[in-house]
Amino acid sequence: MLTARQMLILQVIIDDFIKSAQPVGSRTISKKDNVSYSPATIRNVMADLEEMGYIEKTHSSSGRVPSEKGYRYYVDHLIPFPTKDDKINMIEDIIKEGYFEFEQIVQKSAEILSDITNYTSFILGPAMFETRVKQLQIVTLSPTTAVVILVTNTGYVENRTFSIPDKINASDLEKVVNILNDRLYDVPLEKIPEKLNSEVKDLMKTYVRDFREIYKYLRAAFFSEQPVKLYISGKANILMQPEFNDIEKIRSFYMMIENEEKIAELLKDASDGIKVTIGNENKLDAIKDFSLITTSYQLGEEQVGAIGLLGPTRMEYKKVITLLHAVSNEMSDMLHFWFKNN
Amino acid sequence: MLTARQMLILQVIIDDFIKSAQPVGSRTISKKDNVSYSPATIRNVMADLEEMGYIEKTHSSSGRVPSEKGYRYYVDHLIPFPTKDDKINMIEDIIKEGYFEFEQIVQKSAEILSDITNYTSFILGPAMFETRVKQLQIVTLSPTTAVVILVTNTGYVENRTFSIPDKINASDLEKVVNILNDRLYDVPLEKIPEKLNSEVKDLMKTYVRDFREIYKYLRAAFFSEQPVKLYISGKANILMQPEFNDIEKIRSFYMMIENEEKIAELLKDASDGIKVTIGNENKLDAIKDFSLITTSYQLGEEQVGAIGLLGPTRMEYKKVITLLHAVSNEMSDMLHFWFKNN
DNA sequence: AATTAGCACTCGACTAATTAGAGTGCTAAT
DNA sequence: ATTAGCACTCTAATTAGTCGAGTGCTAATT
Repeated sequence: MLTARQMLILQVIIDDFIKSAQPVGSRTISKKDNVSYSPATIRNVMADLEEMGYIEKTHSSSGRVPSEKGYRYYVDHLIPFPTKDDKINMIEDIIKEGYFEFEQIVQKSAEILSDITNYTSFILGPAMFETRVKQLQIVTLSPTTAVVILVTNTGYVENRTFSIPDKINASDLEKVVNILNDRLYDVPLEKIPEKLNSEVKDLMKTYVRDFREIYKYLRAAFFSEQPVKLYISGKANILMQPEFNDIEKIRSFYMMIENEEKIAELLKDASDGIKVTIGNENKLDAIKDFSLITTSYQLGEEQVGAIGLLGPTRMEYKKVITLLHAVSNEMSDMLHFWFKNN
Repeated sequence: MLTARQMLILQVIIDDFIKSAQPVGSRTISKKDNVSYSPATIRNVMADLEEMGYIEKTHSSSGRVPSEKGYRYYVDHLIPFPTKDDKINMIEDIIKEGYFEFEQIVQKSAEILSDITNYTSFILGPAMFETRVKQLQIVTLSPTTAVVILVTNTGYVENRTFSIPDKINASDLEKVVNILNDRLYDVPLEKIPEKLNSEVKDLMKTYVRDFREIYKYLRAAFFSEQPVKLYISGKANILMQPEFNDIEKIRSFYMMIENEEKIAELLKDASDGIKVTIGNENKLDAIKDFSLITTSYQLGEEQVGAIGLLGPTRMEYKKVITLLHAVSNEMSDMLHFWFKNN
């Protein structure tokens, strides 16, 4: 347990270091308005804090730098918990600008987040667990190509172009569409492969000549694409941080960013409320020098997506946490509003 | 005019520098198999080349480095012109992997280009001057929302979610769809706004109650999105180049890359055949340290898109030019094949 | 006349050596 | 319990010194 004085000093150190990225010395701390101790006293406190592992020296006669344990304490005890109804009306503003579609709104949100914070932002989803097939259609483009279009109740449109197998003719295609619409209507997206494999396959066997080819394409179309999208913004922001003065770090950062699956995985761990993972707390090696702050947004009770901000461990936690909290609320509200009539 | 010997030496210098990124000295050159002069002779030739501006010294006693004029000469006179029918079957391979859609093929092509070359690749388009509306559809998702889907003869599917205005009912929507399909079928994409403004507007006025609202949404849907897309790949490759050891350079590079419009503009200057712009020949300040190689691809006689590769001025021109030439041909062929049945 | 060997010279890259300054820990005074 | 004072430590910046790759020029060689 830390004394009030230790907490104060720790807070001042971290606040200062977040701003300056420079080791903080006793004199600097002593000069702050809310600190009324001499450098010597502060040095004693700092020695204690160091012994407990909250701060570190970069070398034997340097000022102190927060350790990961220090940041953890800071995040857990030294910053105010975001209040329920913080709003920044970000999404409202986006909609006012004339963006009505999920995809665009999410994209814009990511951009704004990264602009405000100067970190890299991720938004995952929304993954619609409630997503069901609304309509299926095949539009032929030419004698040899066609596109199959799937519309869900959430307004998500998936499409895939394919070559029409030689032995299939227009009436066959029509039959296929009819079978699909009949059997897949209102089926949740994740159940499609299963349905395809059982009922649909059997029906096609009965009614469509040479069903194998077309069945193969359908499978490919519905299996391959994973409908949850990841939006990344502010990839270049990290370059502004003074700790990124090392080419090797930059390289590994960009390598990591290009690997969208890994990032999606990180975000899938997000849960209701703000979650802060600092440095080595991160599972992924490539971001062990970073802090990741995530939260989720819901539709009703169900979590459907996640938001994340990645920055240096020396992150503006206070600002970012408040912000993410607000945005998460706004995303949830938007979704709720969107679906309230369904 | 350069003598044969000067050309040889210049070529050797550039070839070596492209590989090593290090200033080339007379001894190094002298050791090459195809060079049979002593270092002293080569030094004389180099002095001449320097006087003529083809090579430079980094300091008074360093080896030589190609100047932009040197690269220009190299590109114009010292590398073989790509032969007509170079093929690498890149796109064929992509299609064999099961990608049939334009968008995917183009995306993949960009990825492969950047993988092979280790530079950053851009592909613009295809801008379908020949793109026509194949089918339009409105699917209602709920009493208050619907999605409008547009399919083109190229397999491009565009969709937009919108809220249904209060006063519009299902039968109105049906009428709208009918009018749209009737009037817009086979209309080139770029003519849609015009058509909407004239015929469609009038018809809607006549047949649909309260057409204004819905007309507004339609306009927004079809105006907003610009259908020419830019695909970028290999953004991190540039970090592998030894000349990018300077954070400032990296920063300005990434700033530039994020500005897609500027890049699209650069690519729009591409023309039939390979075009190489070296260093300061580039209009855009941010890439005055780079070389950009562009080419276009056609559908019939018409240029519909462009391909570009951005790398250091010390680029593997020979390899890249051959490659781009081949890919451009393949893209054109693919488009041609695609449309021959339409 | 063209080529090459020889040599003095230049300059960057690297390695010590030196110094200044910020910051510490400890002791003794308040 | 707090603080002033001071010796000590370590980095960052500067300077000096050395090495070697490479040049330009001159004179010898082919």
